[in-house]
Amino acid sequence: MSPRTYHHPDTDEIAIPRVLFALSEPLRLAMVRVLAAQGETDSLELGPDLPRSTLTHHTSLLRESGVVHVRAQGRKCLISLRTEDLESRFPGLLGAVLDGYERTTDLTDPHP
Amino acid sequence: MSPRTYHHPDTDEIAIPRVLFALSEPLRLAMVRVLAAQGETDSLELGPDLPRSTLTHHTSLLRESGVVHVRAQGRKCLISLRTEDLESRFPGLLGAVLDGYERTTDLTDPHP
DNA sequence: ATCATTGTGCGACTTCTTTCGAACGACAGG
DNA sequence: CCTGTCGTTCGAAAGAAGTCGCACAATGAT
Repeated sequence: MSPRTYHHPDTDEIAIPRVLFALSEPLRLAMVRVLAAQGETDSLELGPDLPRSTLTHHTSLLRESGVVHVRAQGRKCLISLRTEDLESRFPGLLGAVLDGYERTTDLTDPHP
Repeated sequence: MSPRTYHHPDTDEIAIPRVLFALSEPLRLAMVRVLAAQGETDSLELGPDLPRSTLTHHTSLLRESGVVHVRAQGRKCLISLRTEDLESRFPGLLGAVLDGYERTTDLTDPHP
């Protein structure tokens, strides 16, 4: 009946404080890191060990802050980084965050 | 007797999530913007209309997250950005945040 | 049609954040 | 020494955020 729809802020509505806040949460930053490495990803892959409601909470926050794009695919949920939108609005920001994260943390860590 | 001392994290202890969180607060981001424009600044200038305890709270948080350096000068308090430390640890991050902020917000706004 | 899976919304609980007043100590100046 | 200014600390209060169980709707598979 009603397919799942998601609201995404326009590119020019994306605000720096909200983006920084979204990325300041270790869990969400880890999700973003996976998205940057893998591209569009099944939402379950972003937090296999998390309760569903917790996962939804974080993906929603990332979406509403303009960091990720969400689309429904069957019963699943595909998440992708809004790389170009972020780059055009805040050039270099995402790259700096991810680079800084990479050199500080190791992807092979059990608990990043 | 006991001159005011402040603890600052080592450069290699500065963590991205804490920095992003510190910068995600509009008030603190505005303070950082002033620091970037003016260099070392009297703490009172960073929030002339704020209660002292509120100002201390934000400067402490910025200091503990590694964003600013604080030193006592007489009874006053001089704050400066740890530009080089941040640049060496997270290259381009601070610049990207400030540039993105500048193009999104106007310094002449009464309430940025 | 039935069933299992996925995501969402709701509500509750806990913890963290922010804000700010009041009291205190440190400092500079007269 | 006394006074006024500044910064810090403590505590309280309100608000925001994170976590998660549960019920429900939508979807795909059998």
